[in-house]
Amino acid sequence: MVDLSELNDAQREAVETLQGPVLILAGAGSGKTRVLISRIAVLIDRGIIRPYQLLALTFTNKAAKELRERLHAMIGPVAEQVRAGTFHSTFARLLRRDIAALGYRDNFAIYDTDDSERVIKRILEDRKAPEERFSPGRIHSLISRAKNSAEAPEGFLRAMPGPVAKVAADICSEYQKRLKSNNALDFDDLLLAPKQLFDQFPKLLETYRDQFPYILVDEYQDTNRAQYELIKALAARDQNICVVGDDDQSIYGWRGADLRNILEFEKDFPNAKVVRLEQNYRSTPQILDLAWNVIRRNVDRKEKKLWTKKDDGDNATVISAMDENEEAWRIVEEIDRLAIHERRPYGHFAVLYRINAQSRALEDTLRRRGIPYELVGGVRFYERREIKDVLAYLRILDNPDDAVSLLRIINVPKRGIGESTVKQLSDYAAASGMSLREALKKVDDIQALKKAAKSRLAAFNALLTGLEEEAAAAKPSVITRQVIEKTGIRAAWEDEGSEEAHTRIDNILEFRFALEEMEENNPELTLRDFLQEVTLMTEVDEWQEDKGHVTLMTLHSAKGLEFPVVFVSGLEDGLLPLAGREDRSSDVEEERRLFYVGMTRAQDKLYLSFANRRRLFGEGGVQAPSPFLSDIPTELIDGDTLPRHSDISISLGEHARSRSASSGLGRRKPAGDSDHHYRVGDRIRHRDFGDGTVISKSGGADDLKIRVLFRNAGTKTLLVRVAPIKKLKS
DNA sequence: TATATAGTGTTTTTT
DNA sequence: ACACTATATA
Repeated sequence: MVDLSELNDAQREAVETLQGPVLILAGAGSGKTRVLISRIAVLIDRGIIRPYQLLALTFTNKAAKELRERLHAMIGPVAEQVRAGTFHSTFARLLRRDIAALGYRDNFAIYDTDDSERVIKRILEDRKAPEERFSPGRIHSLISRAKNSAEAPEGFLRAMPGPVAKVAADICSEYQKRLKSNNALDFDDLLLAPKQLFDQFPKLLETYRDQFPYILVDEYQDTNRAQYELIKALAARDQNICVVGDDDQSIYGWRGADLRNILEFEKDFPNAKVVRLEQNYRSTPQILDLAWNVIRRNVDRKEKKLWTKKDDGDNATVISAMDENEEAWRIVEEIDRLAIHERRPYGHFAVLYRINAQSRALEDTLRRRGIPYELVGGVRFYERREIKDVLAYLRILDNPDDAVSLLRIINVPKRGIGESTVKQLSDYAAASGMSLREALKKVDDIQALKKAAKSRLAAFNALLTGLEEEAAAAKPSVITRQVIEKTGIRAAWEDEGSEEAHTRIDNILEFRFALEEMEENNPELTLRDFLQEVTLMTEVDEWQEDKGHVTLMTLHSAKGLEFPVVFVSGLEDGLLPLAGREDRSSDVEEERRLFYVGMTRAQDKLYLSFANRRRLFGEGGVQAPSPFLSDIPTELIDGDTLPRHSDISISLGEHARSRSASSGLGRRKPAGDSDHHYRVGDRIRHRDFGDGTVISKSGGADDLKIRVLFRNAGTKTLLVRVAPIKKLKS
């Protein structure tokens, strides 16, 4: 029997509702994971399902691992049979079996964001996109967004405003074509391809419905449309689907997470049982009260209010600093004070911020004080250049059609194969309809190549062929060793000899050791499995709780974690909420949720800090405190007084407003430029019309109009106050 | 083809 | 401020 006596009523209801669709609205700190594992345990214990019939989908490997481990602790080794995994790894595995029907081979490569952007970059180059240069990253994120929308991507993009979307629409079918000829899928395809399979082959869908009659989804508020469609397809027949989420913690909207999925779950599954978990086991009543006073301002949310049996704690403390250095100093001072007076280990503290750039002042201050800290985030291990180089060799061995990987390492380490040589090779490949790898085997036939180029390519070909032979028989770790040594990658870094080069060699070796360790745990590990795992892996596993160091991280990374003492820093208008750039709308409700997520990480003590002036992106802007702060009743906070908004405008005056309009921070809707200093002859840029020159002025003050001659859009009259324009430096 | 310089674009990032 | 990348130059 599974022991449910420690659960509260709502939790027990969530656990005991075993049939039909269930939506568990699990507030922050409400014991969500405990409910999940209890539910699985009951399902198995009562013989309703076999462990392997349950599919549990999470967003991170860490979450899947935690689920499996805690389940193991509760019900023993059968827990290992439960299919718990991330969306991407679960469906990647499915595709390895069944993707042939879509015209891919089972050795398909999985492209990460960087690989995808390389493909797009090449497309742009091939099209010789004229004057306007669009960043591959921008286009990729649009294409990704379109794919996640589960609509026809091209139509989706055509319907979007703005010139970048048009280009993205033009490019996306070519992008898809190239992925296919590389036998590669991007992250989004890992979700879309299964959906296509299910749509085209209903029998296959039935097989999977038989295999997984029970489905469970964690962090449901973060699912995008494509994920939602997949879940729906799988669950439609048996309706045994349990989703857990918190609409108040949805902070990935900018990546396509669709709040509708949770807000309209009851519409999609009409018989759904909704359970609210509102008892919080993490924070003091003061912290919950504060957080509630902020989040309740959101309109798009399901009504709920967290409560706790915990004893009263302290009010939150506001820290108002002159600039980011003073802010950091005051935070660190407070950490030190609590560490001494309350004997708190440094592991109790987390400092959270909106953007990674904010970490610098904090790091400097902590380092000067000699306080151990760990920075979470930044460049991921497997995305480092030297690691990706090694990976590219390994990938080309597993999937010879992977042109992105081949092009990446064709001259790494430097072997004298330059741009023009590569061009001739790829032209030949394109003309004769073969892959780059095949063309490389036929260098002798390529007339255009010079003798020297030919022999270098031939040498590279021989290198690859040697590795391929090795790869056919050897273990992944042995192949990797060969790659590191035989290609000269290691030797090249050693020749460079700099400190940085040493770090890179260390990373490469660490990479190899990690692989060897994986092999020890799983002697059957294939190169393909390894590559897949590495591509779909995150670094979160490496972050260790309570290791006696202060943790620094973004608000996004903090989701799902908890700390006794939390500092939410940088509470300034334009930073939190972060003002989007003029072409991208920022969603204030999502920013508010982000703040909410930050506050609800705190168990005992919460600090809210802001700087009146902050140097960011080279410019020092004067900022007003975050409007979110004025949502908080003053009786709930101690510490520095909060300037009222009227005080701010008096004390900072015009200066503040014009600064915030022209610096990156504080630029807010309406998109109009409040810096009205336009003169005839000034060059400006308009969001839709492009660049132009001011040819006359009329009206004044708030009514100022300018006539602008655009390079490509003729002459327009614009109301400066509202027009989406900005002044270009002359 | 490799290196110096100018130019640029800067959110968040589970996969 | 700073890091990354496209362009010019040897």
